[in-house]
Amino acid sequence: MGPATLKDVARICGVSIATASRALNDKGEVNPETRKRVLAVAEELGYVPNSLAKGLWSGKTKIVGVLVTTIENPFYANVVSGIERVLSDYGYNILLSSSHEDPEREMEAVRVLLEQRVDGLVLAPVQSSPAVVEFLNKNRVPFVLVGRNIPDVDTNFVVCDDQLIGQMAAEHLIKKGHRKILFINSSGNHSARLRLQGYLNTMKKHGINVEDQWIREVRANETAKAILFKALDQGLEPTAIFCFCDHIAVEIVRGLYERGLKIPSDIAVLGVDNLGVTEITNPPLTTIDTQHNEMGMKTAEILLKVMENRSLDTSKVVLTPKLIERSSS
Amino acid sequence: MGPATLKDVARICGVSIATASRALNDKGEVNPETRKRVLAVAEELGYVPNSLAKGLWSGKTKIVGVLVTTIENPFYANVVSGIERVLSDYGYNILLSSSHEDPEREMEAVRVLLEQRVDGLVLAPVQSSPAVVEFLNKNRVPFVLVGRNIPDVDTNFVVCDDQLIGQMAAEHLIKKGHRKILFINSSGNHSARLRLQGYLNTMKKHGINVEDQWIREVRANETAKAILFKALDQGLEPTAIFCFCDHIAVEIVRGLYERGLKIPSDIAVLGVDNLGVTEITNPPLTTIDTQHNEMGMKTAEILLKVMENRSLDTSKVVLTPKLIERSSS
DNA sequence: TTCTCCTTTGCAAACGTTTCCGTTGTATTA
DNA sequence: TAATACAACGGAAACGTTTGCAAAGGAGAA
Repeated sequence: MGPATLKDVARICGVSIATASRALNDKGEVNPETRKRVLAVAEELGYVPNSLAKGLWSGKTKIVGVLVTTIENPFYANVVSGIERVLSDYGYNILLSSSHEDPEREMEAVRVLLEQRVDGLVLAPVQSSPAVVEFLNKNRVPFVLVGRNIPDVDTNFVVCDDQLIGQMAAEHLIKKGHRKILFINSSGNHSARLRLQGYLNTMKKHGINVEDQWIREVRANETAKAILFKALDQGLEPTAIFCFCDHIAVEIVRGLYERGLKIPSDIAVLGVDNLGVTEITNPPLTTIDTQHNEMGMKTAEILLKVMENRSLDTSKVVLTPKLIERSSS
Repeated sequence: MGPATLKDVARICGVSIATASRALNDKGEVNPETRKRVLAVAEELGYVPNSLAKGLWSGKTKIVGVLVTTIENPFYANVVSGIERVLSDYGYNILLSSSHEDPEREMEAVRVLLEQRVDGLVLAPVQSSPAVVEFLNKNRVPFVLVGRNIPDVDTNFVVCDDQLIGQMAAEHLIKKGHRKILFINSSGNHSARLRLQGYLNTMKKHGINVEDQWIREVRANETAKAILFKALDQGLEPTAIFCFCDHIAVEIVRGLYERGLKIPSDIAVLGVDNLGVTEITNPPLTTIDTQHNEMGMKTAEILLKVMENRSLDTSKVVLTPKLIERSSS
């Protein structure tokens, strides 16, 4: 015998289910005396309304799915926290899922979230294939992309200006006198592509030719450190390393220590995100802030608007990154 | 008109709902031909089964609630990640909630999770009041406490040996020659109490008297840095600071920088948890590893056992902490 | 032919809500 | 007294599934 139901409450009170429901929800006409009695019995029985039944009836679950690559990445942890802060004020719950940078797991996760009939979805898409987005559009689920965008698709998204990040990184390192820069990029997502593009454009503008071997990509199931070592072992001697994100930068810093290289005297390191950790690394890490706090909250706000208004015009928010200069460069 | 339902599939196939259901779930006898037709139509319609209806019928939602203080704390992010890794293999989803160290929000969150009819619950309890645990027991929800325990209550939990942590911290710092040690503890949870107890016992065993002013507690809505400053401004001159967790230690390190104090020459810092960041802080942080990776996974395993077997004996897992000596002490 | 058995299918109840609509009972007004 | 109005409540359908039970139909055996 499971938890108490509305029927139990009604039976004990000697009223109908309908009346009990009205009493508990304070809707419709119901005698104050009866209402008090129903509330008392519900309390005594430890009655907890069943959201499944409510959701089946109303078509609303008050749940939003949040699908990121992994919550272990503090960037996403912060984004999720921002989302949660805003959504919980509106009575929404968060169903968390991870893609681990794997398109198949992503698609499967989305399917499962739809089975749970989430009211909306926040997605940090794995790759720029529009398949997932099409799927979501077809199923008419309100959703917002966060952190990463998908090119040539008209959707809601909140991102940081990736091209500008690449540009800022190049300009900063060039200004510091670097020419032999190793770019350890992510792979398979549009952000990575845009940052690379902004980076290469700016390098070219300054007359610096970048050969392919100076651009490396971290794929799923690879560690950034392994990639660094491979590059060094191939004879590359960079004076600076531009990392796709702080998460990677931190790994690179460890790797450089292991190889006995000093930062920034032997080699400079530049990250992206401005995670809390970068302030206290050794040395404190120069990085480009991607406004992840604001990103999560903005995302939630847009999702709320879409879920409630079903507004038809898409919201595209591009936050402006900010260089935080510390001593690693 | 919402998403396609089983009725739609059945109607188009010209079969009954029952048959369609059996075909899709591969249960019961159904003609291979019919089955193929049903699958085809379902695919074409983009049919997504409704978990709400399924859950209402079966009493199982395949959702577990996870309630931590905040996902921004990398300790919990790692624990949640471990939980997710194990549970997702068994088809469970995670409904994430945050208490922000507030007992009322915690109770409210638990109530909401029960409304969603989670199959089980993982809880990092805010304070040692047994109210929440009693509530959960009364509602017969399978649950496991993680990271923190509640004294004198017979429940499943996975924690690290807190008293031993306090003891190890004291012994380590004493061995390094410290006598004037500031302990910046957490407050309101049993872990904090146990660590303090282990710490004080060990100090006493070494003949060191610890006055009250050398023990400080970080309460909700207070920053560790503010507490540090207050202590210093009151004239305390510690040679070492023992922090409840790395999260706090990191803040303390920042605070010490601001005050121009050098680590470890002026003052030593000791944290707890062994978060990834501690390896690359300046200086790398000495810390006590609380096995958070294993903690999450172990928690999930126990919860699975409780949810499926309804085993009656409680599992109490106490992981052994491990001192990681780096250069901050 | 008739009986039995087996495969395939459909009907309907059940899960726990919410709300529309109709019914009852009482008080107010003409 | 009779008509009306309104407050309070109950019945029942609906949301989308799953499954026990029974019925239909055909094949094989006596």
